[in-house]
Amino acid sequence: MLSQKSHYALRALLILAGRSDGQPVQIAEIADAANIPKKFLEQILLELKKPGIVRSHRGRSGGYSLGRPAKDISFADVLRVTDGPLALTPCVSVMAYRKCDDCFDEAVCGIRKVMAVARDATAEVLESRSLGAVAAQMRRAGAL
Amino acid sequence: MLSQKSHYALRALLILAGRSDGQPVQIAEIADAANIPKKFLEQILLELKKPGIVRSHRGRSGGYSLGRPAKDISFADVLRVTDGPLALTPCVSVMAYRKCDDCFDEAVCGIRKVMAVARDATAEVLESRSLGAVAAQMRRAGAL
DNA sequence: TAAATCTCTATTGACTCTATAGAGATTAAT
DNA sequence: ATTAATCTCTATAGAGTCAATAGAGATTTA
Repeated sequence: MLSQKSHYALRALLILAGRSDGQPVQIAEIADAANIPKKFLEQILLELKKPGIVRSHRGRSGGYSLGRPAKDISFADVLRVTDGPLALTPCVSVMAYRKCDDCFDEAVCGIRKVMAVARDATAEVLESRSLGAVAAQMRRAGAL
Repeated sequence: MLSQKSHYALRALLILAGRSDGQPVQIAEIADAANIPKKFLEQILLELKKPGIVRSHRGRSGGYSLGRPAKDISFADVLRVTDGPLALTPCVSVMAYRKCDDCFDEAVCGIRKVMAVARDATAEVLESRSLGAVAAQMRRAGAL
Protein backbone atom coordinates (compact mmCIF):
# COMPACT_ATOMS: atom_id res chain seq x y z
CA MET A 1 0.00 0.00 0.00
CA LEU A 2 1.10 3.56 -0.67
CA SER A 3 2.07 5.62 2.33
CA GLN A 4 0.05 8.69 3.15
CA LYS A 5 3.12 10.65 2.17
CA SER A 6 3.04 9.27 -1.38
CA HIS A 7 -0.63 9.95 -1.64
CA TYR A 8 -0.09 13.56 -0.56
CA ALA A 9 2.85 13.94 -2.93
CA LEU A 10 0.84 12.82 -5.94
CA ARG A 11 -2.07 15.07 -5.07
CA ALA A 12 0.18 18.07 -4.59
CA LEU A 13 2.08 17.45 -7.81
CA LEU A 14 -1.12 17.01 -9.82
CA ILE A 15 -2.18 20.43 -8.62
CA LEU A 16 1.08 21.90 -9.83
CA ALA A 17 0.72 20.02 -13.11
CA GLY A 18 -2.78 21.42 -13.49
CA ARG A 19 -1.52 24.99 -13.47
CA SER A 20 -0.80 25.43 -17.10
CA ASP A 21 1.03 28.72 -16.50
CA GLY A 22 3.81 27.08 -14.48
CA GLN A 23 3.94 29.96 -12.02
CA PRO A 24 5.05 29.08 -8.45
CA VAL A 25 2.28 28.06 -6.09
CA GLN A 26 2.67 28.58 -2.38
CA ILE A 27 2.75 25.68 0.05
CA ALA A 28 -0.23 27.06 1.92
CA GLU A 29 -2.29 27.18 -1.23
CA ILE A 30 -1.40 23.64 -2.27
CA ALA A 31 -2.06 22.37 1.24
CA ASP A 32 -5.42 24.02 1.20
CA ALA A 33 -6.41 22.83 -2.25
CA ALA A 34 -5.33 19.24 -1.69
CA ASN A 35 -6.31 19.02 1.95
CA ILE A 36 -2.84 18.20 3.24
CA PRO A 37 -1.36 19.27 6.62
CA LYS A 38 0.81 22.24 5.74
CA LYS A 39 3.91 21.39 7.75
CA PHE A 40 3.87 17.82 6.49
CA LEU A 41 3.61 19.04 2.93
CA GLU A 42 6.64 21.26 3.48
CA GLN A 43 8.75 18.21 4.22
CA ILE A 44 7.40 16.31 1.28
CA LEU A 45 8.09 19.11 -1.18
CA LEU A 46 11.57 19.47 0.23
CA GLU A 47 12.20 15.80 -0.51
CA LEU A 48 10.79 16.12 -4.00
CA LYS A 49 13.10 19.02 -4.60
CA LYS A 50 16.31 17.05 -4.08
CA PRO A 51 15.88 14.90 -7.22
CA GLY A 52 14.55 17.88 -9.16
CA ILE A 53 10.92 16.88 -9.37
CA VAL A 54 9.95 20.30 -8.08
CA ARG A 55 11.73 23.60 -7.97
CA SER A 56 11.34 26.17 -5.20
CA HIS A 57 11.29 29.96 -5.21
CA ARG A 58 12.09 31.49 -1.86
CA GLY A 59 11.12 34.72 -0.23
CA ARG A 60 7.99 36.74 -0.53
CA SER A 61 5.77 35.61 -3.42
CA GLY A 62 7.78 32.39 -3.56
CA GLY A 63 6.36 28.92 -3.96
CA TYR A 64 6.85 25.66 -5.77
CA SER A 65 6.63 24.68 -9.39
CA LEU A 66 7.44 21.48 -11.28
CA GLY A 67 11.12 20.88 -11.97
CA ARG A 68 10.50 19.76 -15.54
CA PRO A 69 7.55 19.44 -17.93
CA ALA A 70 4.67 17.54 -16.33
CA LYS A 71 4.66 15.03 -19.16
CA ASP A 72 8.23 14.07 -18.20
CA ILE A 73 7.45 13.22 -14.57
CA SER A 74 6.14 9.70 -14.16
CA PHE A 75 4.26 8.24 -11.22
CA ALA A 76 7.25 5.95 -10.76
CA ASP A 77 9.55 8.97 -10.41
CA VAL A 78 7.42 10.27 -7.58
CA LEU A 79 6.80 7.01 -5.74
CA ARG A 80 10.47 6.11 -5.74
CA VAL A 81 11.14 9.27 -3.76
CA THR A 82 8.33 8.96 -1.27
CA ASP A 83 8.04 5.19 -0.87
CA GLY A 84 11.32 3.76 -2.08
CA PRO A 85 11.80 1.06 -4.73
CA LEU A 86 8.88 -0.26 -6.76
CA ALA A 87 10.17 -3.83 -6.51
CA LEU A 88 8.83 -6.25 -3.91
CA THR A 89 12.31 -7.51 -3.03
CA PRO A 90 15.58 -5.59 -3.07
CA CYS A 91 17.17 -8.27 -5.26
CA VAL A 92 14.98 -7.33 -8.25
CA SER A 93 15.05 -3.58 -7.82
CA VAL A 94 16.51 -1.90 -10.89
CA MET A 95 17.12 1.50 -9.34
CA ALA A 96 18.15 0.28 -5.87
CA TYR A 97 19.47 -3.25 -6.19
CA ARG A 98 20.56 -5.01 -3.02
CA LYS A 99 20.95 -8.67 -2.15
CA CYS A 100 18.24 -10.05 0.11
CA ASP A 101 19.40 -10.37 3.69
CA ASP A 102 19.76 -14.12 3.85
CA CYS A 103 19.70 -15.25 0.26
CA PHE A 104 21.35 -18.60 -0.36
CA ASP A 105 21.77 -18.28 -4.14
CA GLU A 106 20.20 -15.56 -6.22
CA ALA A 107 20.69 -17.45 -9.46
CA VAL A 108 18.34 -20.28 -8.50
CA CYS A 109 15.89 -18.47 -6.21
CA GLY A 110 12.37 -19.14 -7.46
CA ILE A 111 10.91 -16.31 -5.43
CA ARG A 112 13.24 -13.89 -7.12
CA LYS A 113 12.16 -14.94 -10.61
CA VAL A 114 8.53 -14.26 -9.80
CA MET A 115 9.29 -10.94 -8.15
CA ALA A 116 11.32 -9.85 -11.15
CA VAL A 117 8.35 -10.31 -13.47
CA ALA A 118 6.04 -8.58 -10.98
CA ARG A 119 8.39 -5.63 -10.75
CA ASP A 120 8.55 -5.23 -14.51
CA ALA A 121 4.77 -5.37 -14.77
CA THR A 122 4.31 -2.70 -12.10
CA ALA A 123 7.09 -0.51 -13.43
CA GLU A 124 5.73 -0.66 -16.95
CA VAL A 125 2.50 0.92 -15.74
CA LEU A 126 3.94 3.47 -13.34
CA GLU A 127 6.71 4.59 -15.69
CA SER A 128 4.28 5.18 -18.53
CA ARG A 129 1.82 7.43 -16.66
CA SER A 130 2.90 11.01 -16.31
CA LEU A 131 1.64 13.83 -14.14
CA GLY A 132 0.90 15.71 -17.33
CA ALA A 133 -1.29 13.06 -18.87
CA VAL A 134 -3.18 12.39 -15.66
CA ALA A 135 -3.66 16.07 -14.85
CA ALA A 136 -5.02 16.69 -18.33
CA GLN A 137 -7.41 13.81 -18.04
CA MET A 138 -8.58 15.03 -14.63
CA ARG A 139 -9.13 18.51 -15.96
CA ARG A 140 -11.35 17.12 -18.69
CA ALA A 141 -13.29 15.21 -16.04
CA GLY A 142 -13.93 18.38 -14.07
CA ALA A 143 -11.60 17.53 -11.19
CA LEU A 144 -8.60 19.86 -10.79
CA MET B 1 8.71 -4.14 -0.40
CA LEU B 2 7.74 -7.52 1.00
CA SER B 3 7.89 -7.91 4.74
CA GLN B 4 10.27 -10.41 6.22
CA LYS B 5 7.22 -12.35 7.23
CA SER B 6 6.10 -12.75 3.61
CA HIS B 7 9.56 -13.76 2.58
CA TYR B 8 9.65 -16.43 5.30
CA ALA B 9 6.17 -17.61 4.40
CA LEU B 10 7.09 -18.16 0.75
CA ARG B 11 10.29 -19.98 1.63
CA ALA B 12 8.51 -22.24 4.09
CA LEU B 13 5.70 -23.02 1.68
CA LEU B 14 8.08 -23.80 -1.15
CA ILE B 15 9.71 -26.36 1.08
CA LEU B 16 6.35 -27.97 1.74
CA ALA B 17 5.56 -27.83 -1.98
CA GLY B 18 8.88 -29.51 -2.71
CA ARG B 19 7.97 -32.56 -0.66
CA SER B 20 6.22 -34.59 -3.28
CA ASP B 21 4.90 -37.07 -0.70
CA GLY B 22 2.74 -34.48 1.05
CA GLN B 23 3.58 -35.88 4.49
CA PRO B 24 3.53 -33.39 7.39
CA VAL B 25 6.81 -31.61 8.06
CA GLN B 26 7.61 -30.33 11.52
CA ILE B 27 8.04 -26.65 12.24
CA ALA B 28 11.54 -27.24 13.54
CA GLU B 29 12.55 -28.96 10.33
CA ILE B 30 11.14 -26.23 8.12
CA ALA B 31 12.73 -23.55 10.26
CA ASP B 32 16.04 -25.27 9.97
CA ALA B 33 15.84 -25.90 6.23
CA ALA B 34 14.71 -22.38 5.39
CA ASN B 35 16.73 -20.58 8.04
CA ILE B 36 13.76 -19.00 9.78
CA PRO B 37 13.46 -18.29 13.53
CA LYS B 38 11.34 -21.15 14.82
CA LYS B 39 8.96 -19.23 17.06
CA PHE B 40 8.35 -16.66 14.37
CA LEU B 41 7.61 -19.39 11.86
CA GLU B 42 5.06 -20.88 14.26
CA GLN B 43 3.06 -17.67 14.12
CA ILE B 44 3.30 -17.43 10.37
CA LEU B 45 2.10 -20.98 9.81
CA LEU B 46 -0.75 -20.39 12.20
CA GLU B 47 -1.84 -17.43 10.10
CA LEU B 48 -1.55 -19.41 6.90
CA LYS B 49 -3.70 -22.09 8.43
CA LYS B 50 -6.74 -19.85 8.92
CA PRO B 51 -7.43 -19.41 5.19
CA GLY B 52 -6.55 -23.06 4.52
CA ILE B 53 -3.22 -22.54 2.80
CA VAL B 54 -1.65 -25.06 5.15
CA ARG B 55 -3.08 -27.80 7.30
CA SER B 56 -1.67 -28.84 10.68
CA HIS B 57 -1.35 -32.19 12.41
CA ARG B 58 -0.99 -31.94 16.14
CA GLY B 59 0.68 -34.10 18.71
CA ARG B 60 3.69 -36.29 18.46
CA SER B 61 4.86 -36.79 14.87
CA GLY B 62 2.69 -33.85 13.85
CA GLY B 63 3.64 -31.08 11.49
CA TYR B 64 2.38 -28.99 8.61
CA SER B 65 1.43 -29.80 5.05
CA LEU B 66 -0.16 -27.76 2.26
CA GLY B 67 -3.89 -27.26 2.53
CA ARG B 68 -4.48 -27.97 -1.16
CA PRO B 69 -2.42 -29.00 -4.20
CA ALA B 70 0.65 -26.82 -4.61
CA LYS B 71 -0.37 -25.87 -8.12
CA ASP B 72 -3.55 -24.32 -6.68
CA ILE B 73 -1.77 -21.97 -4.28
CA SER B 74 -0.65 -18.75 -5.93
CA PHE B 75 1.90 -16.26 -4.71
CA ALA B 76 -0.97 -13.79 -4.48
CA ASP B 77 -2.83 -16.13 -2.10
CA VAL B 78 0.16 -16.15 0.21
CA LEU B 79 1.05 -12.48 0.07
CA ARG B 80 -2.51 -11.38 0.77
CA VAL B 81 -2.30 -13.22 4.07
CA THR B 82 1.10 -12.03 5.14
CA ASP B 83 1.21 -8.53 3.67
CA GLY B 84 -2.38 -7.58 2.99
CA PRO B 85 -3.84 -6.36 -0.30
CA LEU B 86 -1.79 -6.33 -3.50
CA ALA B 87 -3.21 -2.97 -4.52
CA LEU B 88 -1.32 0.26 -3.86
CA THR B 89 -4.46 2.04 -2.66
CA PRO B 90 -7.44 0.56 -0.82
CA CYS B 91 -9.80 2.05 -3.40
CA VAL B 92 -8.56 -0.31 -6.13
CA SER B 93 -8.22 -3.43 -4.01
CA VAL B 94 -10.41 -6.21 -5.39
CA MET B 95 -10.27 -8.47 -2.34
CA ALA B 96 -10.28 -5.72 0.32
CA TYR B 97 -11.90 -2.65 -1.18
CA ARG B 98 -12.12 0.44 1.01
CA LYS B 99 -12.49 4.11 0.17
CA CYS B 100 -9.34 6.17 0.60
CA ASP B 101 -9.40 8.18 3.80
CA ASP B 102 -9.97 11.61 2.33
CA CYS B 103 -11.07 10.93 -1.21
CA PHE B 104 -13.10 13.75 -2.76
CA ASP B 105 -14.60 11.75 -5.63
CA GLU B 106 -13.52 8.28 -6.63
CA ALA B 107 -15.11 8.51 -10.05
CA VAL B 108 -12.82 11.29 -11.24
CA CYS B 109 -9.64 10.56 -9.25
CA GLY B 110 -6.74 10.30 -11.67
CA ILE B 111 -4.52 8.63 -9.11
CA ARG B 112 -7.06 5.87 -8.70
CA LYS B 113 -7.16 5.14 -12.43
CA VAL B 114 -3.42 4.63 -12.54
CA MET B 115 -3.40 2.50 -9.41
CA ALA B 116 -6.14 0.31 -10.81
CA VAL B 117 -4.06 -0.55 -13.85
CA ALA B 118 -0.99 -1.13 -11.69
CA ARG B 119 -2.92 -3.46 -9.43
CA ASP B 120 -4.17 -5.52 -12.33
CA ALA B 121 -0.68 -5.81 -13.77
CA THR B 122 0.77 -6.98 -10.46
CA ALA B 123 -2.11 -9.31 -9.71
CA GLU B 124 -1.90 -10.90 -13.14
CA VAL B 125 1.66 -11.99 -12.37
CA LEU B 126 1.21 -13.03 -8.76
CA GLU B 127 -2.04 -14.89 -9.38
CA SER B 128 -0.56 -16.90 -12.23
CA ARG B 129 2.51 -18.21 -10.39
CA SER B 130 1.86 -21.16 -8.12
CA LEU B 131 3.92 -22.74 -5.38
CA GLY B 132 3.79 -25.94 -7.41
CA ALA B 133 5.22 -24.47 -10.58
CA VAL B 134 7.94 -22.55 -8.77
CA ALA B 135 8.91 -25.47 -6.55
CA ALA B 136 9.20 -27.73 -9.59
CA GLN B 137 11.35 -25.21 -11.38
CA MET B 138 13.58 -24.81 -8.33
CA ARG B 139 13.97 -28.55 -8.00
CA ARG B 140 15.16 -28.73 -11.59
CA ALA B 141 17.65 -25.97 -10.83
CA GLY B 142 19.08 -27.92 -7.93
CA ALA B 143 17.68 -25.66 -5.22
CA LEU B 144 15.13 -27.30 -2.89
C1' DT C 1 13.11 47.55 6.88
C1' DA C 2 9.29 44.48 7.25
C1' DA C 3 6.57 40.83 5.84
C1' DA C 4 6.01 36.65 3.50
C1' DT C 5 7.85 32.62 2.25
C1' DC C 6 10.81 28.51 1.96
C1' DT C 7 14.53 25.64 4.89
C1' DC C 8 16.13 22.75 8.26
C1' DT C 9 16.19 19.92 12.33
C1' DA C 10 14.03 18.07 16.27
C1' DT C 11 10.41 15.91 18.62
C1' DT C 12 6.31 13.33 19.62
C1' DG C 13 2.76 9.65 19.77
C1' DA C 14 0.95 5.85 17.62
C1' DC C 15 1.68 2.03 15.27
C1' DT C 16 3.97 -1.93 13.01
C1' DC C 17 7.57 -5.30 12.44
C1' DT C 18 10.45 -8.85 14.07
C1' DA C 19 11.44 -11.84 17.40
C1' DT C 20 11.18 -14.26 21.83
C1' DA C 21 8.79 -16.48 25.78
C1' DG C 22 6.10 -19.65 28.13
C1' DA C 23 2.07 -22.07 29.56
C1' DG C 24 -1.59 -24.95 27.48
C1' DA C 25 -3.74 -28.55 24.47
C1' DT C 26 -3.32 -32.59 21.65
C1' DT C 27 -1.54 -36.80 19.91
C1' DA C 28 1.33 -40.98 19.38
C1' DA C 29 4.30 -44.23 21.23
C1' DT C 30 5.58 -46.92 25.11
C1' DA D 1 -1.70 -44.37 32.05
C1' DT D 2 2.35 -41.98 31.26
C1' DT D 3 5.54 -39.55 28.75
C1' DA D 4 7.48 -36.97 25.20
C1' DA D 5 6.89 -34.49 21.13
C1' DT D 6 4.41 -31.44 18.84
C1' DC D 7 1.18 -27.66 17.60
C1' DT D 8 -1.70 -23.50 19.88
C1' DC D 9 -2.39 -19.30 21.88
C1' DT D 10 -1.41 -14.94 24.02
C1' DA D 11 1.66 -11.71 25.82
C1' DT D 12 5.61 -8.92 25.64
C1' DA D 13 9.58 -6.19 24.20
C1' DG D 14 12.78 -3.47 21.37
C1' DA D 15 13.56 -1.24 17.23
C1' DG D 16 12.03 1.10 13.71
C1' DT D 17 8.72 3.74 10.75
C1' DC D 18 4.89 6.88 9.84
C1' DA D 19 2.23 11.03 10.32
C1' DA D 20 2.14 15.16 12.16
C1' DT D 21 3.62 19.30 14.69
C1' DA D 22 6.89 22.87 16.20
C1' DG D 23 9.93 26.56 15.92
C1' DA D 24 13.99 29.05 14.80
C1' DG D 25 16.63 30.40 10.62
C1' DA D 26 17.52 32.02 5.79
C1' DT D 27 16.00 34.38 1.72
C1' DT D 28 13.56 37.42 -1.21
C1' DT D 29 10.34 40.97 -2.51
C1' DA D 30 7.73 45.00 -1.70
